[in-house]
Amino acid sequence: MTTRRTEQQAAIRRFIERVDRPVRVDEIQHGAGKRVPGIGAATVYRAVKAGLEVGWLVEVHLPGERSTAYELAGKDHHHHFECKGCGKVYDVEGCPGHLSKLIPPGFVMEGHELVLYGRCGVCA
Amino acid sequence: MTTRRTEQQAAIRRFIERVDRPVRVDEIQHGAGKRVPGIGAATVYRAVKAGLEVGWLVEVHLPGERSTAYELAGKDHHHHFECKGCGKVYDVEGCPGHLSKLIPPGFVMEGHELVLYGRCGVCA
DNA sequence: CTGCTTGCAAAACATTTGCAATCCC
DNA sequence: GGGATTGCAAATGTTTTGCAAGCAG
Repeated sequence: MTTRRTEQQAAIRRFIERVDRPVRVDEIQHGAGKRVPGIGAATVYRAVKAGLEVGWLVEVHLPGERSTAYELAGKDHHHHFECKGCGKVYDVEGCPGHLSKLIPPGFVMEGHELVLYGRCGVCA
Repeated sequence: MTTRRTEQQAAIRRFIERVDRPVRVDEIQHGAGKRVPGIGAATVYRAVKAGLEVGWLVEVHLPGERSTAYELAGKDHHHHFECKGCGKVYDVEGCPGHLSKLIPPGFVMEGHELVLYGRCGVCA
């Protein structure tokens, strides 16, 4: 069940580690493809799926985006800011906190996801 | 450009107004189909698209969900709670607020989306 | 060698669009 | 009647899976 050390897997992981922001599968395929030309989409999908299971990747869902993005797991708790101008997604530190007071009695909160959107410094 | 008053449109709108929670296209098709059997998926997609443009519907994106959900627009500002047990999505009132302090200087915040998740009263 | 990995092609889904028949006004 | 609306089927776009060939261990 151990993942083998292939150049495809290395290129995929390396790319995701370097960009350090949420990326979609086709971005990964392009980015990793610069080192390993001809890398298949299926390979990226499989690598991402494995990464989620092993736990070095987490999913990021962005409003208005049809496809899921992924980024490195294990970072400090943070959220995301999506620029409506250029489409890039930035990590934002900090968290409003005290969210469990929003839910009805009897409910149990296990986590939350927050996406801010607007214009980044360049597009504003 | 005015939308005509057909029984399909009425059934779709009626269903969405009654459930009063985010629903996906296939749910709408089933729900509206009880009143207008044989209603096509394309009709629902077209109705939803028109609803977004006219502004009586808003999109809701849920983490882990493949397809987009929709709910009535014009409600008070609120967020969502997704139960990991039964999969239902509930509206939650209130909002943490003061979120613009989280973003970097120079950025302009236009809005935000927050999804809480955990277990509802029944599944806890 | 053994069997996990890969790329390709086909399959499985979600959503959109073309089109002829139908319904609203 | 004229044009918007509908259901079906075909077209898109995305993610998954089957499979034979290729590599890692």
